Amino acid sequence: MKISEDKSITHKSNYHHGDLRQSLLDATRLMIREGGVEAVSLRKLADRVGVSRTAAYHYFKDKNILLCTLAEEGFYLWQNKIENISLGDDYKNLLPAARYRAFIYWYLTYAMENSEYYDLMFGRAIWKQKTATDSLKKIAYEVFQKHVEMTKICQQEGILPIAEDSLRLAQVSWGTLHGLARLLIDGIYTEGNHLDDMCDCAANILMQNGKIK
Amino acid sequence: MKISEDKSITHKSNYHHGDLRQSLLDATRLMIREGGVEAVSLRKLADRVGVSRTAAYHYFKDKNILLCTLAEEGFYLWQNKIENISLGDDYKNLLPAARYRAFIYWYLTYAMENSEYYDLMFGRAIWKQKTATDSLKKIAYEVFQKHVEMTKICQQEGILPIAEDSLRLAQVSWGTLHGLARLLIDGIYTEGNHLDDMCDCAANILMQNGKIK
DNA sequence: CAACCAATCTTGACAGTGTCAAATTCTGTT
DNA sequence: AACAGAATTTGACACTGTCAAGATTGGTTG
Repeated sequence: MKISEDKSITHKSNYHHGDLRQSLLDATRLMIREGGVEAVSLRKLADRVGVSRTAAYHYFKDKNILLCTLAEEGFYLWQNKIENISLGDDYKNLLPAARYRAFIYWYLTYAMENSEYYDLMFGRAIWKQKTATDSLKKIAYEVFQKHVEMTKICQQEGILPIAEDSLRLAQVSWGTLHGLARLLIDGIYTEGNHLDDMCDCAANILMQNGKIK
Repeated sequence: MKISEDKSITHKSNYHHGDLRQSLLDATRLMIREGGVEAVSLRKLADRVGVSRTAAYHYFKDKNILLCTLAEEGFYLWQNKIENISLGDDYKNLLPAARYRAFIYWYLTYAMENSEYYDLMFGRAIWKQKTATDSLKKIAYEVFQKHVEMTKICQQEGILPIAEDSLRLAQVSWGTLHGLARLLIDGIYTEGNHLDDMCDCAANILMQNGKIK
């Protein structure tokens, strides 16, 4: 009795929330940040946004679709980041090698500062099986293509070995970035780490210690 | 009525299962392989082993403990693998560079062939938060220490750059392996891949194309 | 042999979870 | 003012992890 009365009172004003869709996405991000992807519960999510259990189903067919949508957001954010960075004069005026090092730095920084996105973008849960949305696959593919192009340019600039196949080189370099990101995010074997030193080391290795020209 | 009768009949003979503990671990492995870590359900697990819902709780305090135990198994298996490999004459007689390449090959092969272990060993679910068992942390740490030692030796042998800090170099090289393993397991950006070529490329990059001596 | 003990396993129960179908409530248009 | 359709809620179901209490067993003792 009392409970149902309370609820109706509470919800009456929320019947049209305004921007529930985005609110749900934002709240999900928060939940992931607090307790990891596994801690996301549609019901707690609804509670947090001040809406009833199944309200989210009007905007997202599935829990999975919700997470895929969020992952997409993550890819777009990253896409914007690298676009902004590469347009900046600070970045443009750097020598190729320094630019490559900066890219590594931004990649790892993005992964750490937006770990809730990063986990969705490359967490197994979404990629394995056929759970990934088509639009998610598309943007992810685009982002990787950009990385391949960048790799090619670096090869032509002489900071990456020209002998290697571009695609494979892109896979290896991206693998390195991804592996380091995971190490940093999960805190495995990385106690007392200095991000800068790790970037230096990774850049040195990938660029062959600058011994190629 | 019928149901409860059936159940009592079914279970009566299973009251002492024999090696329930290991059966549970094995069945869990299978479930992970089939549907990923997320598809592991203690109840389905119990069904599969032919035992009642909560039987597992006698051997594992938690679902989490079960998964941690399995992850440990994975580390021990890997430890054995590298021990066997490094004792073999085939391996011993290789030149340092070829040995390093072989190590990469075995790492990626292990990850792909035992992806259910690998996901547990380095999947976020276990490492994030304080869910990891002490014994799991211990064996994981040991395994990484071994990698650091190997890195040092490689530096002394001249196939890895001596100028870099060993720990950081170990992090980067391990990051590369881990990143590639994830790419291969999840099938991201790796359609039509030849494992051998990827190993070659990774080895070339990490070893500076053999230009150091 | 009987009786007991401790290990092993089961049943019952509860709070959470994702999701569907059917109501309910609201907003804008005619 | 009435209605259409969008937005949200309630009810319901099957499934999950886990706890507490009970049932079953094999091995050990008297």
